Amino acid sequence: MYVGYLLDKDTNMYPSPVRHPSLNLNPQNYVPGPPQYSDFAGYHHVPGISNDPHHGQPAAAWGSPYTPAKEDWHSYGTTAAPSTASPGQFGFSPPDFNPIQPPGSGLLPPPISSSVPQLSPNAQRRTPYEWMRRSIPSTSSSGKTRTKDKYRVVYTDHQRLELEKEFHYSRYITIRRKAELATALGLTERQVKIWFQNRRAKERKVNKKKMQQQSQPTSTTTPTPPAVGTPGPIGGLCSSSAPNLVSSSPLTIKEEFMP
DNA sequence: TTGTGTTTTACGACCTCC
DNA sequence: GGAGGTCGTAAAACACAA
Repeated sequence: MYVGYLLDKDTNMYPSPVRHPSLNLNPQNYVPGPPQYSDFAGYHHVPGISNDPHHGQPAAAWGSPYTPAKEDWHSYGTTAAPSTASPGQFGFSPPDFNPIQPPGSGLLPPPISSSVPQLSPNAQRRTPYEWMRRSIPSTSSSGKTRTKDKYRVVYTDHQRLELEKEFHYSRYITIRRKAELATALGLTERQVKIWFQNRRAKERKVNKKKMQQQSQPTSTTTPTPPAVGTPGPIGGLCSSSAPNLVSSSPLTIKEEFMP
């Protein structure tokens, strides 16, 4: 859900001038994959985004509290996940994905013309998250705050794509990954941190909603919510596991990245 | 258009851990 | 004390119905 919409949106999806070469989102990494996840079909945590040894390994290998089990993806698609897929194996395969910039121009701003929305045919379809359809990139990714001339900025699709990918990989970003992402996306580490905080809050909110719906007497054929205590789907992921994560995960990450 | 509701950034208060 | 967590909230950005 969070990525798929972006991927089939338009060919100039990522006009961000801050495209970092290390993100490694070149076409070679977008191998065609089965369209099981209409909304997050192409998630592929790109190992090349950093040298982080944790990336490129199955999340479980480093004890991520949010091991991206296949079940996690149920809410993002219509069918089960590819049973053999690991995070590093998910195809990142937007059919119309095109790298905006040729290799070597990662930090160069795109030509003016690239800001012209070039939506794919699917770009007009309704999605649960309308921000998915935004084609107007933020005026900057310089992190304006309410103390500046503008209250807040709107992150580019690319920035959100990468953040969502990282979030799907792990709900809690490590210090190193935060720095890397901030650099790669042209955000401040503070912005990345706050984005993750807000993202977790959003997830809790969605979970809470689901739980409330679950507790209500079922009237009609309601979709079965994720079982309590299971690593639910993204967006519904933190249901009852959230408290555990809150208490344990940050510590784990800290310790892990402290030499 | 405009009014309204929702989502997305950003912050402050407070808490926990080291 | 600093860093990072949640929680609550403000306000911009956005979608959509009237």
